[in-house]
Amino acid sequence: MKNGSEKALRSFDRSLPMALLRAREAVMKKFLPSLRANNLSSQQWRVIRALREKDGQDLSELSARCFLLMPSLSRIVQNLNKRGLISRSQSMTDNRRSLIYLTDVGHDLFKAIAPKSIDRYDYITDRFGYGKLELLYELLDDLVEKLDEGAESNDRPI
Amino acid sequence: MKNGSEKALRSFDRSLPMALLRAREAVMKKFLPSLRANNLSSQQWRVIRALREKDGQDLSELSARCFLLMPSLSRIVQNLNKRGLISRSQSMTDNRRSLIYLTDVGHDLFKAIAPKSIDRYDYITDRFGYGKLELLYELLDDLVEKLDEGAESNDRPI
DNA sequence: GTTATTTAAATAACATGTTAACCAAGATGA
DNA sequence: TCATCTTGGTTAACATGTTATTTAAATAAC
Repeated sequence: MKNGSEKALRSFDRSLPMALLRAREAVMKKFLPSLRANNLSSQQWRVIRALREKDGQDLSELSARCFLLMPSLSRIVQNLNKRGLISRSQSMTDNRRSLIYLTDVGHDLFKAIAPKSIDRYDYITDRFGYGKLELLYELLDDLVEKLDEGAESNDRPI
Repeated sequence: MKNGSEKALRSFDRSLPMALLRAREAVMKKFLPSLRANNLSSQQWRVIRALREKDGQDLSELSARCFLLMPSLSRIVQNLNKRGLISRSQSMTDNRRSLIYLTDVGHDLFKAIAPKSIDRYDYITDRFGYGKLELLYELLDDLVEKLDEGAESNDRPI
């Protein structure tokens, strides 16, 4: 039992951000080769998955769903477009927006990779345990909720 | 109760990597402004913290501790060196290695920022709860351990 | 209806992530 | 000793993260 009037920093390689980073790394590790084999980054894969779930999203929508900032997403979309995996068309109600669609090639690529992703989940569930995995999800969601809710009224400069 | 002979992918914005990413984002959010106010990135801060705990590490050591790949670390060290926050000197037993030290300026910067980092932990502990935070740490460590241990004998090409 | 404000998206500029190629200093082996 | 291999670190090249700036279209204010 450490009780601290001294208040030192937790050893930094055991800090929460590092723990989350390492966990993410470990989770991705087995899956990344499948992506690289198809010349996809994890971010590009996120965009494709998002479009699979809902075709014809605009960039702002994709940005929120994929947790990518607009400048990154803008480049990613240009890249995927050039490669023929997605197509874009102007919104008819708002000329600023462009809507993104998964092409047939994009769909095929998704179908080729998705099984590997499912395998990864099975593997993780198997090694880690279903119950603990669900508990982890809950804790992570709860953490985000608590922190966000506490920050709501903070960053508003009048 | 979802029982699946169909095996679909978990909605991607609820995937484990995304959950971990979002959690990390939420955790860092309150702290990043303190870093930016001192013109530090989170990675640069990691290096400084690592050196505070053990001065005179070589790059390989720092790379492992800070979870940074060598190319990134190489640039970061050059940057911090140019800014006078760290210094480097040749190892006397191995001319390939350079040892990194925190300068006085670097120490001062650490002392200026560290309290903010401690505040952040207090804040998180307060909002989320001490018990849940410890549980989360345990789960994350356990997850990494289970996945790494399962991958040990895998990526060895003879 | 014209100006001012907001918004969607792109671009700029610089730091980092990532893989591959490179270089020089140590270690190995004949 | 010499050639070879390994290792610590750098550089190259390209994708992404991140903040600030910019453009054009939409909306609001008047």
